Amino acid sequence: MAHWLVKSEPDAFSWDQQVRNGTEPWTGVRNALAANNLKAMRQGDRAFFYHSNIGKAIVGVVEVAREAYPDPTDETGRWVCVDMRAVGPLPQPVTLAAIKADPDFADLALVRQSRLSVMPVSDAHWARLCTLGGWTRD
DNA sequence: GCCAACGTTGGC
DNA sequence: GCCAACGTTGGC
Repeated sequence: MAHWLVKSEPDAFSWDQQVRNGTEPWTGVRNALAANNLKAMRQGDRAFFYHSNIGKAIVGVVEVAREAYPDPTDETGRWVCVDMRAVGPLPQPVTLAAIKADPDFADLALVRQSRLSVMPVSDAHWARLCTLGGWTRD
């Protein structure tokens, strides 16, 4: 099972909204690399939910509920979205500052490509971020 | 609010 | 097809 990290500005769509809605289309990705990552997601894959700009921390875990399909918010029909289901909040949010302070994460896409909104996370990074976040579930 | 990074657009 | 101009993202 692959792991991912997705970003959202809480002003636009927050973790609280994700939890309230349960399952929610992950729309609005308009970047080729990020879109390719969306297309590579498989049902059941887990992703970290990261708050950009405000918070700047990984705050929760979501799961791919539906694989890539045409993004209803895209009138050109060229872009895709997936459905994400809230799994649970991280007991201890992992801040960007903490990630940057840890040399193990130097090659994490979140650090290297700050503008990428959907990115893969290696199994090793996933496990370590789970530890830091106090995430003990599957 | 500023600015670096970087993707996109459009003139040539 | 190149590249300057411009817009957007997101950290600080």
